[in-house]
Amino acid sequence: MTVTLADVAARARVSPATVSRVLNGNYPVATSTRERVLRAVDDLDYVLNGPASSLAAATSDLVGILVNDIADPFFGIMAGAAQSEIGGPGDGTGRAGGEKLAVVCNTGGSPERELTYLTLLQRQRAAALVLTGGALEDSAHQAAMTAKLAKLADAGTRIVFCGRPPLPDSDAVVASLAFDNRGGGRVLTEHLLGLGHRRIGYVAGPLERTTTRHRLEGHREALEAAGVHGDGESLTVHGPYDRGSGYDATLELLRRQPGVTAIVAANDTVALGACAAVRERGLRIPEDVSVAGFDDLPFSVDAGLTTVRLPLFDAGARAGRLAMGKEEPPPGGIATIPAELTVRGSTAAPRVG
Amino acid sequence: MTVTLADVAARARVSPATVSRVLNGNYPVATSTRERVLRAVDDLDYVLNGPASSLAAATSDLVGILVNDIADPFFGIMAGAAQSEIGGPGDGTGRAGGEKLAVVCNTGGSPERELTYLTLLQRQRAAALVLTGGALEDSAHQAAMTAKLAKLADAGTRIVFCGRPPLPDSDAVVASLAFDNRGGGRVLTEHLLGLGHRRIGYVAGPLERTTTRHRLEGHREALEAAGVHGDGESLTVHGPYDRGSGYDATLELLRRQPGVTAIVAANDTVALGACAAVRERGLRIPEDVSVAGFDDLPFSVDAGLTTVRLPLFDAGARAGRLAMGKEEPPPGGIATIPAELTVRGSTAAPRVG
DNA sequence: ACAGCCGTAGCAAGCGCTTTCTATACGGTA
DNA sequence: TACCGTATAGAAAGCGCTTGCTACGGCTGT
Repeated sequence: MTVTLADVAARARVSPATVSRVLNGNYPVATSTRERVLRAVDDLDYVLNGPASSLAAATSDLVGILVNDIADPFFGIMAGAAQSEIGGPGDGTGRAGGEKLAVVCNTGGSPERELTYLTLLQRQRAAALVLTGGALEDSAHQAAMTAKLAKLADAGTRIVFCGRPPLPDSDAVVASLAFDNRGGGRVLTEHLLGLGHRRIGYVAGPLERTTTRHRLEGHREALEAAGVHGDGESLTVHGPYDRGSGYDATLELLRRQPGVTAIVAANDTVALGACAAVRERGLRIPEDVSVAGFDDLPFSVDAGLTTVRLPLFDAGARAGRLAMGKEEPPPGGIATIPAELTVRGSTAAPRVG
Repeated sequence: MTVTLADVAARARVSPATVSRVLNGNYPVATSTRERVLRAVDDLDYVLNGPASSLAAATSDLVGILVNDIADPFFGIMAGAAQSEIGGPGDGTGRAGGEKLAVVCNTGGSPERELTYLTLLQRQRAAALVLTGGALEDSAHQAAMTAKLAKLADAGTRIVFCGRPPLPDSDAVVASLAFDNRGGGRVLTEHLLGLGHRRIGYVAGPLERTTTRHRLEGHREALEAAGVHGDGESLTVHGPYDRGSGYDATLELLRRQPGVTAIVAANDTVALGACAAVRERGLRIPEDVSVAGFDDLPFSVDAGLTTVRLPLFDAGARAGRLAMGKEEPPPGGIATIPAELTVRGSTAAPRVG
């Protein structure tokens, strides 16, 4: 059978309580005793029983990281950064103490999955929780989330948002790090306007996401400030945050309005699809059509994509530290993370005429 | 305080045992009783205490997925596919039964982290485990892994390898899905040779990884079969699996051997860096230099990269099913997953002269 | 010299659930 | 009517750990 605390205690000739204390390091134990215990642990290859420990201590060392799409580097980068701060393996502290198990859960963008994962993590009595990605603008779901998060917070789970707008009327969330999607959207379109573009197509993300809305609002703000009025909605197409969507939407845009001189995509992945569509129509980038993205994922530099840089790694790492209580939350628990215009070769002045 | 099983039992006027049985659905309970219990559960917003349950039942609903780099879509795609099969949220089965918590752990390619995560998962009494990515060719680490995995298997954890060569002399692993990296490497180089290339640079991955070695061996096999002998090692440069490495190594290769007409990269990400370096040297792709990658990640189609396609999603999904026991392991527990040459615009015949 | 402390270690009571074994009720059969 | 099998529910014994409290020996202070 598996080795238990009692076995270790017997071998070290101490009581189980003492072994527990040595392992947790939260109670004075004489050095000689400690060494004896540690030797026994090694000899027997003892591994603590997590469930038993969590049950007795009413806490667990599980930390959840929720992401919309684990195959998307946008989330992968944040999750990886958060996970590295949360520690667990490789946090340098060695065996004792804060060995958290940072786990990432993939919601696939589905609200139900998000809630179910929350329940699962609640069931595991997770010590902390990092939620990444924009929120869904659906009041029923929002309410459900608020209630769920309140319960988790009640049970002692530290909750941090990363790249997600703060939850209104809730003190369950320790800190919210929100990207300045609106500001980023604005400067990007201002850049295009500055180059002389007037007919700008927009390939937006899914309708009901805050990220989508904020980026789009920034775009529209810039247009209005410049006195440019698009043909209502006809220059905007919505779709999921993936390459295929960028491709399809761009083809559609080009069909509707052959005169567009620039295409702004909801994010870099979508922009890649847009580039493909533009090229397939025999148009050159940026001579005939400028294309811009958002996020500045690693591959964007290779695509020469003009985009808006989001400090994903730093934000993820900070979220991780906040979740672990290693860093003070920003005033009011809310921080807005600036987005920075990054100009590359995919945008240029439109052809005259 | 939090709601416990006993509270639910009291409200439903049954014993705790009955509530447990309703929740687990593994024992006959009269319909009327069941309904009463479920109503009480709803009324009280009861959430099972995972640790307590795992302790008593000596099993847990945690399933671990280990990846080298969560920010790399190569792993993200596999992990996402596995996670979707493992279920947890959204597996359609509703609340009862197999609600597993599939969690992905990021080792960052570090052997120590890999082992520590294994211990952490062992501590949690994980129900299953999927290990992705190539193995490290270090006998000490291999031995440690074998021992650890044996212990996990002993404790009832189902272990599956995905994109990882089988562990010799071990029956701890239920199934190993290995990519045909050697075959893929071979056909890729054969493609280049067929186009007429003779001076082919190779930007390899880290030395001590099986994936690196197998791909490189395939490459060398093709060269030898064609009677092409490179200048020993001078056309091969090793580096990590990232873009920067591809960039640096390619610059180095171009310096060493200005006559190279083609560059094969360890994977698509590295290839992207290679492309950047080639272009920066004022050379065109594929006119002056052909570039090829490996994996066929989603962005590769946009980069027009000739590469070797690996069915990452399918492999991940299959690994997930195997971990859940939803699918029979292949004969001998080992399956080799074919790699398919995918020709795009980044390779062409070398210029004559 | 004695009371009071400090530093350690052990005792034992749970933590909230699962599960074996036992009890009861009911219906059919002899 | 007596008996037994079947279906359903409860009692209670843990699962392996943590931790409040107690115990005990050696020191210090008066």
